[in-house]
Amino acid sequence: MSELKVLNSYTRQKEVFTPITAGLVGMYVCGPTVSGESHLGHARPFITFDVVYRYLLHLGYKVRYVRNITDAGHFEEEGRAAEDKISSKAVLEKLEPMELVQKYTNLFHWAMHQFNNLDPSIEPTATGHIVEQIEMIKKIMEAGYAYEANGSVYFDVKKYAEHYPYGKLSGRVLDEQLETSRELDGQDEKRNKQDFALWKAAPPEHIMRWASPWGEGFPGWHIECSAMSTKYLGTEFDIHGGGMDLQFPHHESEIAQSTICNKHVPARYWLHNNMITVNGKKMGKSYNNQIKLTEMFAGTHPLLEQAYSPMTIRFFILQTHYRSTLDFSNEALQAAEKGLKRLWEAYEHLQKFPDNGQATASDKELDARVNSLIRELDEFMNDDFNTAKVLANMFELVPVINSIKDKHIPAGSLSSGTMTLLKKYFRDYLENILGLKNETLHEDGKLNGVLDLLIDIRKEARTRKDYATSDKIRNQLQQLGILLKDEKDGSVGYSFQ
RNA sequence: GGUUCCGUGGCCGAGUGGCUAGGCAGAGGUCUGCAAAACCUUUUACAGCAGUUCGAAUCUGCUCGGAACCUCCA
Repeated sequence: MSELKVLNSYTRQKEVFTPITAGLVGMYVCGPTVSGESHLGHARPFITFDVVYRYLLHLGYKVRYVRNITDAGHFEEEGRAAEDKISSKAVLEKLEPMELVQKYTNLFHWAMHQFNNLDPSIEPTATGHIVEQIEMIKKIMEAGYAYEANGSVYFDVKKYAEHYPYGKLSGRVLDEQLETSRELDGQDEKRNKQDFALWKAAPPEHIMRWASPWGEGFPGWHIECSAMSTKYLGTEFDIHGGGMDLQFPHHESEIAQSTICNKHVPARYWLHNNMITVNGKKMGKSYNNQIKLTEMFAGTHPLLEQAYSPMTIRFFILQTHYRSTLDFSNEALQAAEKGLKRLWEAYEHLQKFPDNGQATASDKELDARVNSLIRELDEFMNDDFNTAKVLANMFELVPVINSIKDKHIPAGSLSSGTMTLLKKYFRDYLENILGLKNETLHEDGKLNGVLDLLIDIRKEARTRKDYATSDKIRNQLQQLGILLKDEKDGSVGYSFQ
C-alpha cells in the first residue's frame, strides 16, 4: 500500500506524512467562534478534518485531536439589550456572556453530531486558558517581540520579520510597500500597521474581561490557539488544520508567536480547506449570503428549495476535494441527495449478500476489476484525502452490486474472497472513514408489522388482479413517504423517504 | 493596487502530457399488470489566441472572465 501524502500549505508541496512520534499523531484544528450560529460554510472544515481524523484512526494511528472553542473577545447578541441599569431585574436582563457562549456551543455540538462528526479528544476553550495565554504573552515580551501600549500588548511583526520568515505560510512578504502604506491615525497604538494584538485592554462597557499584568482586558484572537495547542500537543505537533481564510493573518500569527515562545513553527503539516461559495462568492458575513445549518436542515431559507439532511450535506462536501471551492446550489445538493441514496441502498443490499462459497470467481475479468476498484480506494485517500475519487470508484461498484442483487449476474461471478473484501471496504469507507450513516428510522417494530400486513394484503390483491386495491395501498403509502418496491423475485421491499 | 488561485459537457465536480472519471439531469431499451427502483446503451467538454511537443484539458506566454487573502472570517 502507498504512503499517505498531504499537501502542506507551509511548503506548498505534497509530502509523505511522517508523524513526529511513530504511531502517534497530534492534530489541532481551529474551532468555531461561538458568538453566533454556524452556517453551511462552517460545516466544511469540521467535516473535512473529521474525515482526516477518521482516516488516521483507520490507518492505526493513535490520534489526539484538539479543536478549540473561541469564546473570548467581542460578544453581543442581536436583539438583546446589553444592560439595563434602571431595571430591578438587571441581573437577569443583562447580557451574560457565558450564557451566550453556552447557547451557541450547545448548538454547535448539536450540529456536529448531526453530521456524525466524531468528538475531538480535547475541546479547550479560550476563556479556560487565560492564564496560559498571559504566560505566553509574557514570554514574548521578555524575548523583546511585543510591546505594551495603554494596557494592550502588540506583537512586533516588523522586528520578527527581520529575523524570521514572516509570511512564509501565506506567501506574502513584508516589503516596503506595506511599510509606506501604513497610515498612522493618531489613535493607533500600534507601532506598525501589521502588528497584531496579543492582549486588548477592555473599555469600560466591555463585558468580558480578565485581570492581567497590563490591566483588565481580554486576549487577542491568535494567542489562544498557540497557547492551547502548545499545552495539549507540545511545542511541535503534526497537523494544524483550518479554513484557507485563516491562513492569514491567523495562522501566520500563530507561527510567529510559537516561534518566539517555543523556537519552533508549531506544526509540521498545515492543511487548509477551501471555501463554500454562493454564486461564486464566499459564504460569509460580509456578503450576507450565509445559510445557517438549522436553516439547511429545515429548508427555511429563501435560497433553499427544500430541506437538506445532514448526511446529504456531508456527502455533498465529500464529493469534491477539500482544497477546491465548492459552489452551493439546489441542483447540486439535490444531485448529492439522490446519489447518496443510490450508493447507500447498494451498500445495504451488499451487506445482506450471503457468502457465495465460490473459491474462484466465475467471471475472472469482473472479479479483477472489482478488486482493482477496491484497492484504488486506499490510493486515493493516501493522495491528500481525495474523497471525490473514492466516491467515484464506489459508484462504479454500485451496478455490480445491484446486478448481483437482481440476479442479472450470478453471485458466483465474484469469488468469496472478493465479496468479503467488497463488503469490508464498503463498510470501512462509507461508515468509518467517510463517516456516513443511515438517516432513516425504521426501528419501529410495530410499524414494520403493519407494513408487512399491508404488503401481504396487496400481494393477495395482485394475485386476484385487483390492481385498484394494490395501487391504492402503494400510492397512499408513497404519500406517507413509504416507498414499496416490487422485487424481481416476487418479494416486496420498502424504504422510508 | 499587492499576493495567490481558478475557468472542464444542461448542472455539480475529478483529472495535470497519450488511457471511459463519477454523480445528477436528458434520450432509447430491458424488466414490470402499471409504476418506482434496478440493469444495459447513449448525446453534449476542457474560456480564447499563440507556442513547446510525435502528441496538451494537462506545460509556456498573452488576452478575457471569476474568486480568495491583504480587516472579523471556516
